[in-house]
Amino acid sequence: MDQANQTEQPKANQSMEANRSDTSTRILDVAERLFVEHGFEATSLRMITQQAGVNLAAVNYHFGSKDALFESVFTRRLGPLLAGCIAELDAEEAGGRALSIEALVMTFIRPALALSKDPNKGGAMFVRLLSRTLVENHRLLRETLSQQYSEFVQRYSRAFERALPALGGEELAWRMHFAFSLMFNAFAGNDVLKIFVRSQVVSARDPDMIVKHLVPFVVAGLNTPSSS
Amino acid sequence: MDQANQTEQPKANQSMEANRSDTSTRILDVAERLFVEHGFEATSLRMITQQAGVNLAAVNYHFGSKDALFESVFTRRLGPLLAGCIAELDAEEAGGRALSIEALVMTFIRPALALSKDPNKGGAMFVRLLSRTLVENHRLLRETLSQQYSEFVQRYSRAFERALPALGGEELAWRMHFAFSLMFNAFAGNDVLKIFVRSQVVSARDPDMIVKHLVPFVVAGLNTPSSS
DNA sequence: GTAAGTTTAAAACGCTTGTTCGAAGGTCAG
DNA sequence: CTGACCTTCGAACAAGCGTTTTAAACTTAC
Repeated sequence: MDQANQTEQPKANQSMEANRSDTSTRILDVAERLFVEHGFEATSLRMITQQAGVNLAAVNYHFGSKDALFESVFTRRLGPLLAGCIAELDAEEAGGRALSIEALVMTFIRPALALSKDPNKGGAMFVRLLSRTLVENHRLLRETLSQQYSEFVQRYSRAFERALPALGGEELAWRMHFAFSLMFNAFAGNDVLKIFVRSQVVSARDPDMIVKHLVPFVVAGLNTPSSS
Repeated sequence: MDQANQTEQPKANQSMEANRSDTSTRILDVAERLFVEHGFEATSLRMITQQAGVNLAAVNYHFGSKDALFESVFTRRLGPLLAGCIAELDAEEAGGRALSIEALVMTFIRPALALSKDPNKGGAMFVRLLSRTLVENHRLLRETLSQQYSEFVQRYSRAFERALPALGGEELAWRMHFAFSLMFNAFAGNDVLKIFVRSQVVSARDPDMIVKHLVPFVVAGLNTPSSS
């Protein structure tokens, strides 16, 4: 009745990104891109299946529903991303000493950067989808995924406490809020100003350039003396 | 055939925010809120007209189409907001000397803050709508409004150049990008972390609290030495 | 070979969508 | 009152939506 595939990831670059790789993966890849470009509601199953070169009924056969497909698009990448961040934290904290703010920021930057440089562009698409879904405050993120990935926030909350012991809990929460908000939006390529004037930031989609300018800004914001 | 109303703004607080004020305004107010809560595509005209207490056909009669309604929701508030920012810039630059970074940031913060404190909550709704639409990269913002409000970006680009003369053009563009991205998201209340753990930032919706913590962070990021 | 699991095809389901239409009501000038 | 104009109303429109169902073809393993 259902799929249970853990197949390899073959290179697919055919005309309509169809043909190669199995049906489920093709659906996931196309859905990931279309959800970013048009949003969840404005993306129809017929658009997805048509561009993926599969039958309309395939989505409901493999995933059950459009909502479940959306959740599958997320779980495919979010788990590994957050696990990568926690692994970075583990490695940096191995010595037992407190991390510098820059080192702490980099434990998030590195996995996010790796995802953004995914040669199949699927990773970069996902970062944009994540940012978009966060802003849209989707029920999927509030309900299903919030419990699943609370370890991520707990680990970073503790690490920030140790890295910035001079700050109170409330001030720290605000700064984490600002820092992650900025990093998510930067990797998603949400250029607020380019909408008003064209190509304000050249090569804004080069992930290495993002990091080069983003990290000093975030670190400076986090390190500034307490305002209270 | 069409409306041409420039009426006053009566206080409306009836059971379903209907009854008082004219039909167009009621539609705009409800649409503003529903577009924020559910997004453009997921908000149907029937939801809007029902909550506004008007007939379904009223939207197409007064605004022409759903797209035109969305544009009207925007133009009602965006123009005054950006004009307010430019007026602040004019006032601060009156002396002829270069502005401090903090003063420059405050020329944007003050009008945005005033909008967020709109007693009818419509202004706060609009800031969230603006942020959401920026992330969604809506065609309306790319096409219609981008030409209309280019003065805003030009004025701020020049002001930032004068306030941070040590920075190159590219680096400056990045910092403006980060600063505005952060400020837009902060006023929109897009708390990235609250989705993972509940109530991470208490009273996150108090505009004064946002400013108190946001301004030092942004100013520090903008003021940090060049990374190149 | 048989059998099970996948995929395609085509059609239809009930439902919601944005939009349109003509008639009815309201207001105000003449 | 009459006539003109603006506004509202209920009903309907075609189109698209997610989903389900039928059946036939294909692949793969035993």
